[in-house]
Amino acid sequence: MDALHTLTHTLITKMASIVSLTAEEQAALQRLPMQVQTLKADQDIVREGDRPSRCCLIIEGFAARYGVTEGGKRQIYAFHIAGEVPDLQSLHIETMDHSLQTITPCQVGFIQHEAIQDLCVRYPRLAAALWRETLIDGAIFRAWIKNLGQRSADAHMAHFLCEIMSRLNAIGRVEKLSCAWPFTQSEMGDALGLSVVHVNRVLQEIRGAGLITLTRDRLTVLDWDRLAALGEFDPLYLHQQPREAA
Amino acid sequence: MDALHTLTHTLITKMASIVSLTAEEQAALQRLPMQVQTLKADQDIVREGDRPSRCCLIIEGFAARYGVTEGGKRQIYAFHIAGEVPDLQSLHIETMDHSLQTITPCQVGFIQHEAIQDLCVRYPRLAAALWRETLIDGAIFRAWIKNLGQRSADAHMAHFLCEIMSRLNAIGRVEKLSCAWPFTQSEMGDALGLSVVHVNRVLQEIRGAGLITLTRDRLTVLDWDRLAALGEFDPLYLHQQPREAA
DNA sequence: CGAAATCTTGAGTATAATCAAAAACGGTGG
DNA sequence: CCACCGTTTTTGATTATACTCAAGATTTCG
Repeated sequence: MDALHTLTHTLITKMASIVSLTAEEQAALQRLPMQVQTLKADQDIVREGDRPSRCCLIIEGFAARYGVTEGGKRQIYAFHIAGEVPDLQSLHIETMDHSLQTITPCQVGFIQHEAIQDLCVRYPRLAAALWRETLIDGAIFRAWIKNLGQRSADAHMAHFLCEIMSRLNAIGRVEKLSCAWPFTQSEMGDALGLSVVHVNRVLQEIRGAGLITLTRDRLTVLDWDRLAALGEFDPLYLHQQPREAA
Repeated sequence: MDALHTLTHTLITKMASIVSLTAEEQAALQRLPMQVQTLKADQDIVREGDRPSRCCLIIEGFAARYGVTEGGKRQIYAFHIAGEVPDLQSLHIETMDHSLQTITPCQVGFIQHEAIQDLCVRYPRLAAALWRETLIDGAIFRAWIKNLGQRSADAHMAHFLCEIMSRLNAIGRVEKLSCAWPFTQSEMGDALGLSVVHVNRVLQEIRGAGLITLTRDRLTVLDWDRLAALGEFDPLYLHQQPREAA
């Protein structure tokens, strides 16, 4: 009971950051039946073509949504962090048009579609909050499109670094402009549409300019303002609740 | 009354293609108060930073959503056709993080957020259908990300041509693999992240290969299979109702 | 400790951007 | 109907950004 509470807590915190929950709504969320599972890194959770009957809440760890071209090249569409439900869309779109996998070891909770549907009919405010989440997803996609279409590799990278740190900050995972960094350069390349080699060179440039420190598992931003300026990063599109800047 | 019926008809047709409407739901849609307006080409409908109190249904014409970089470069995120509501997201996200403009002269209908909210609470199936629309929006964004990140300019262009024609086909605007084409090469460039010059060269290549005929205002596909193969076009992501292929 | 994955560096290449200017087109007003 | 203007399309030449290939260094993990 206590353990379960800790688990659903991830979701409640998230929802509470969107709408202020009534006691009843919070209780309904807590009652959501969830099957918890621990996954290794680089494991597919759902695949293109699947017709899932449940959604997946990330309790701990990082995940990525991606698609593959006929030539075998992978494009990552989004990274997901604790508290997010990366495949909420499967609630209303039967067939998956892309895949979802873990990036790090993850603890995930699976919730049956029916249970969420029930919740949505009974609590329209929760439905709206979930809908809103998927809309913010869309906003992030648009930001990525702008990065891919119009910005140079270094600006794109700077924007990406800012986005991840902002989102981690929103769930309290940033301390003194420093956060966990789970991505390999190859994964960053697949996300930014750049070759590994170029990712490496761009990162060295940004490091050399004194903007960041980046090791295999930790990112520290040394000069947020200049990094944000380089990436033209305006966090509006994340539509986060007010909280002091990262 | 008759004229109004014709107007809301666009929306009803659209919704009916997603869920089979009961008489009551159809009546509710028909009752939606809508302020109809005719707009010239290249007019902003909503702008980044706005906090709209209504959504915009495209009754006739083409529109585009876009953002602008600090350097003044425009990235188009999506094109919208008759029957679509390009700013549905404003229902749940207060501040616009991008702009919406007409591409051609348009007839649009504005519907107050409240009216849609009411509809959603009263008819959960309609709410789900609208939510689904925004999710398909997201699916199209992902397809664009894949195009931008992983495909060559000619494959990207081929995919784009296929997407537009497929979507027009779904609303019955394609006849013998031929449809209206409202986009300038400059607009295509802003959408595909290519310079106008390169758009021009890529189009000539695709024309030269005998895949399409493209004039200022009409696209005709001469060899759908080869065009789709070039663009690796798989219409799954559009999640359209079954209808014979374009 | 050893194997595999990841990161780094160098050299040559390709794709697409930029710059510049001419040709074609579309709409307007005389 | 035609002349004119602005926009759009087209062509050519040059440049830049990022890719590919290849190989060595380093880190991670079993």
